[in-house]
Amino acid sequence: MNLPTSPPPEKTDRYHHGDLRAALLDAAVVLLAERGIAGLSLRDCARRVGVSHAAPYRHFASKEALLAALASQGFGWLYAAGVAAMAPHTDPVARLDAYGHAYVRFALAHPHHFRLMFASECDRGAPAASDKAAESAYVLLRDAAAAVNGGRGDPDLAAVSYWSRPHGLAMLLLDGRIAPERLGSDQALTQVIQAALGDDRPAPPGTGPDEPASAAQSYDG
Amino acid sequence: MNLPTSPPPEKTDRYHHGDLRAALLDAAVVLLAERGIAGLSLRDCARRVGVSHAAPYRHFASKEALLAALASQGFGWLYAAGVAAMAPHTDPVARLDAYGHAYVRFALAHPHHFRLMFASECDRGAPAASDKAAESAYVLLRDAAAAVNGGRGDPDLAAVSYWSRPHGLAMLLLDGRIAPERLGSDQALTQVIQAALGDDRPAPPGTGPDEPASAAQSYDG
DNA sequence: TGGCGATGTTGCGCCTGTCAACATATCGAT
DNA sequence: ATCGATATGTTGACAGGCGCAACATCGCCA
Repeated sequence: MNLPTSPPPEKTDRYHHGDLRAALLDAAVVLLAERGIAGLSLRDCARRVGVSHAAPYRHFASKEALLAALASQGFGWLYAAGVAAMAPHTDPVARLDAYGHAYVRFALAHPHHFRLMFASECDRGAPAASDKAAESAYVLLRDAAAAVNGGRGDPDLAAVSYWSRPHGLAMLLLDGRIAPERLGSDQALTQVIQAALGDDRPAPPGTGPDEPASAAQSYDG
Repeated sequence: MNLPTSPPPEKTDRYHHGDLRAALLDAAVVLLAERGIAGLSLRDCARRVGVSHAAPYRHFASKEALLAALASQGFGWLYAAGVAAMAPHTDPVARLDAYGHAYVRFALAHPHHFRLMFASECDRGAPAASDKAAESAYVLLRDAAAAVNGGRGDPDLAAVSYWSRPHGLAMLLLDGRIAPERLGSDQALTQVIQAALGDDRPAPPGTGPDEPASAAQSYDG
């Protein structure tokens, strides 16, 4: 899931960088992780890559454009993660569940990317600034959701309906609403996701699966 | 739900403004709506209020502090909306549902506030920077969620589990994932919320409540 | 070889956040 | 009422960022 986007040979000491665009994106990821989105500047990216402050403008029209590219990169990763997670399953419900788990894990693994991906201004009505990678990730989800519904009903509504839970869960976990210890170990994380993504209407006592909370407490950290 | 925070008498032409803090918050809301969060500057707020560029620093330690205050204000409104929505109901499930609907409506009514409220950097582990209003809103939800569970299980986990759906739905609606026409009329919005917040695991054919998607198609816009 | 477009550099104007020093209004104690 | 203390607002300055324009250098292709 972690593809740092710098495949070509690293050649330095040259007037032309070789693949400045990718290098800038990589630098942006690092700086994003270090200082957060507010502390990220184009000039810092340039400095980190060892290039002049105006060089980025040959590859990105503006700072916002670089952020958008970063978000797009994130959508690409998310798409890949979703495909990989769903691949082993054939049952529509299982596939959707797998997507949901992968979704939350992706958000926790790439928090800054995730925030960026959904930090678009709410002004524009168009979904996610018509980014291609974003659209792919969305279509993947929508199809999976529609499949569960047997193709009946509005796909967009189904997508939003299914998507809202993992999306909200991811957001809330990122906001620190669950003690970090619970998200540390892979096992513990799985249990939290399962508990939060499972039925939220408590089944009549005794009929449901394991009690989420008590089950989550029984892991060995 | 719409309390613009400027109750005291408006007196201008004076060296001292009277209630600059509230005025700055109001201005920030307007600018936020006009130019989005990226285009908001402290100096613009000051200009709009008709005050010098450094005046805000007598009331807010930094730009970030003003944003935080704005978020806190939003949490206050959300809390009020939640209380008002739940008041008419006594059944725990109905109360939680009412909260969910109010939550989504709040997000659509105050999109910039809502974004701000959950745009905290993911660095700090503490929930929402230990804001008091945020905590109140959270406790309100957690208690409601715990009540549905009959007080058993981990309240935090229950809260996150219940919260994720309306939260995710709000985020996705703000991102334009549903055609705006569907959110225009109050009736249509209610149906979308209901459809998205209802059961997402399609019960075995025939056993569940109304088919969410098809039900949503039968509205008259 | 020579020219052209892509890429990178330097320098600049404007804006912003933030601080320090100063000015003015408000309020409490005398 | 007066006078200082405190809160509030102003001016001016500095560092730093964004983005443009003019210039430099490289790679490519006729």
